[in-house]
Amino acid sequence: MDAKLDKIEMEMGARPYSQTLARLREAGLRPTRQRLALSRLLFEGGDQHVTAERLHEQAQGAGVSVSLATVYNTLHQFTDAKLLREVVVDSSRTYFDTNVSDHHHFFHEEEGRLMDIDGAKIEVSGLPDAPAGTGVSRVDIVIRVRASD
Amino acid sequence: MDAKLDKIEMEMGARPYSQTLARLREAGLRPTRQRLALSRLLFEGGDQHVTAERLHEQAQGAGVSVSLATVYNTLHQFTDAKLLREVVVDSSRTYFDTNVSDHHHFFHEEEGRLMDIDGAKIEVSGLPDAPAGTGVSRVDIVIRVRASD
DNA sequence: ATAGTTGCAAAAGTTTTGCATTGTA
DNA sequence: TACAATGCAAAACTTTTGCAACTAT
Repeated sequence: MDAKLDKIEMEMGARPYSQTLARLREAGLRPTRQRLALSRLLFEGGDQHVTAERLHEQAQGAGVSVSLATVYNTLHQFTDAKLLREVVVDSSRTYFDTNVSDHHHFFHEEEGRLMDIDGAKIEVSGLPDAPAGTGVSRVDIVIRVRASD
Repeated sequence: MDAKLDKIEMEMGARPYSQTLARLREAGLRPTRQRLALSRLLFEGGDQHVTAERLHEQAQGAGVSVSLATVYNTLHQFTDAKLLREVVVDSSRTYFDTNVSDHHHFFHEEEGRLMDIDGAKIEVSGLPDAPAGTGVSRVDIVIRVRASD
């Protein structure tokens, strides 16, 4: 079974994958070929904001054969496992963020690009209490920007 | 042509529609039967957050025959005309808000319900400048809440 | 007439699901 | 062998578009 993982490593290229592997193991997700490939694309390239379609393209480009459905399923599994965070900024596309720490976003409406804003730097005052019987699960701030010419 | 509008009024019920009519006129939208009906459903019921599907159901319930596509088109026309504001909180559904003043939202994730928060009451500090070459078009704050039992 | 609008059927996207296949103990 | 997890084709959504029918001048 480690022989099998070595085989997967061979197929994926020479770079170390131990961190990627550990990440999946910790999340209780089997290190399948598809998950390893998507993990590496996601987590070895620094903070990223990807759509399912974009990640699917990246995978194809890297010579990994995965269906778009599997990309969706995998993104949701990673999100459930707290490896990713879903960012809701555009009603037509869902973005997934590899940065899962407390932060907010700039969203360039024309280009569809996201940029992180460190959560520690922002202070919000005057927020009313959550409605009776509910608790706050998260506060999301999105600063929508457009080209200014 | 006013006779025609009278006819539409008759069909829609006895309540006055002059405000609804004026609203459409000002926005440069012809007061068609469908638009009048949707306008009344939207703007005569106080602040509301509707999805296309919900508004479509309301229209059917009120005996007005409109296709879902027309509901979508109308919601977007109203949004372009600043009669409505699109609220992006859920990647699977688009909400439209009849409150177009400066404000933010509570979003009940489990029930899919939105509640307005007066924008004047909230103060955000520490926001970084918009990226070079861009200007802020809007700052959206969404407080996601869930049942706390 | 005719130039411009409107409303909807059909098309296009995006996302989810059902289940054959694969992997594990 | 049995049992569970995986990955994808097909289905189900939501949303947009193209164009026939309608409106106003």
